[in-house]
Amino acid sequence: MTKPRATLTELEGAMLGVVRLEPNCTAYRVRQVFLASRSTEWSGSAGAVYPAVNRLQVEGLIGESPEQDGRGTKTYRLTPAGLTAHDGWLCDPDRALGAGLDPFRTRAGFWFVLPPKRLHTFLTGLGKQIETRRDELLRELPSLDDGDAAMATLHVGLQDLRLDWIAKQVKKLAKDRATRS
Amino acid sequence: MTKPRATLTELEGAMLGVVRLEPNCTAYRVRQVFLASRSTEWSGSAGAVYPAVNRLQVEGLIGESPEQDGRGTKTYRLTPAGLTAHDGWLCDPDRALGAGLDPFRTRAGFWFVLPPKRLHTFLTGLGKQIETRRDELLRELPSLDDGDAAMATLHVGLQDLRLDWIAKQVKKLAKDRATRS
DNA sequence: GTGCCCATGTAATCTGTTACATGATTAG
DNA sequence: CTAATCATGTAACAGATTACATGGGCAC
Repeated sequence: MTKPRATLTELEGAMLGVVRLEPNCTAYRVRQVFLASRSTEWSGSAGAVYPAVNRLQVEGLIGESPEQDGRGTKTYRLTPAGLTAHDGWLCDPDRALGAGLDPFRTRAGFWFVLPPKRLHTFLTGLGKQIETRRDELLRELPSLDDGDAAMATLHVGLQDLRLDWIAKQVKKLAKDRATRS
Repeated sequence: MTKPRATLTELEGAMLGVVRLEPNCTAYRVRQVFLASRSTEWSGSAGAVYPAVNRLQVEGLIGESPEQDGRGTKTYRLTPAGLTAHDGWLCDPDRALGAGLDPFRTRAGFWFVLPPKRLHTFLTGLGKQIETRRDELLRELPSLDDGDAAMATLHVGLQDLRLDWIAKQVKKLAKDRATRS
């Protein structure tokens, strides 16, 4: 147990959350959760998870539960320090307020460099795909539990936001074309 | 000029976009744009930008413009290959569709582990801060040009989405408290 | 001439990715 | 027995961060 860091990374915070929700779970189990998560924020790669678990243990935020089965399987739970750290991560307004990284938003700042016709075609096609995804999400929403449902709701909202934005841009493109002629 | 890669990173795409919008700009200028951007997606750190510029040049996506001033200042513009690559990056539906990394959304999946009272306090406080930011953004929106305005609009929409979500959660928390008593 | 901005870069470090390697347990 | 899944890890590599180092030009 070395000195605790000031802040957890997003991955570490999420990992602590998984262990918190499912005490005595293995590192492997944490991986599965990320692997299965439809939001592809992290790949849950072994090369990220195992080193992170070791970091968190060295820093005293998680601890090994007494061994259950005969083989080397290690299961973890949050230590009191880990609980405090995770609460801090959850309730850090500066982090929570951040806009994050949105590939749609990033591109939106540059799309207008494209020729209007091409942009129109692309955006309408993209809109169709977004609708499809949105409906998929909406369909699986009822089967999700608290946490996943909360995230999925925000996910759907994001897709709606993008759809609205696209509709507005497409309308503007149409108007510009009318004006030009 | 080595063989071109299949895909550009988000940072590289954004950098190509900056150079595309402002031909014959310096690497330093690209840094300033990221440094000044209110969305803190990238820090525009020297250790990221200069190596990326070199990568893009080696791969033939940007080229040095003939030197203008006497000193070593290098300015860049997109090559035809760079233009094609950037168009591909802009119009890649798989990338554009991604949910990205949203610290709010990540936390939303875990917030419900907190005691209801603490969660209520935190969410209402967070809501206030989001409103403040939203209004700031809204105020500077009219002064922005095309690309920045497009991004800022999405930014505002994201804050609105979060506010709605928070309002819904807070209402549910109040109802739960009423039910429990 | 002093301090500030323009401009370019490197080094150490951190964290993530893919791909590989290994072995135990269980279901058919 | 054998294939899949559980389980743990490492190695090579990629990309970003901070901090440092350097130097030219310009305003006061």
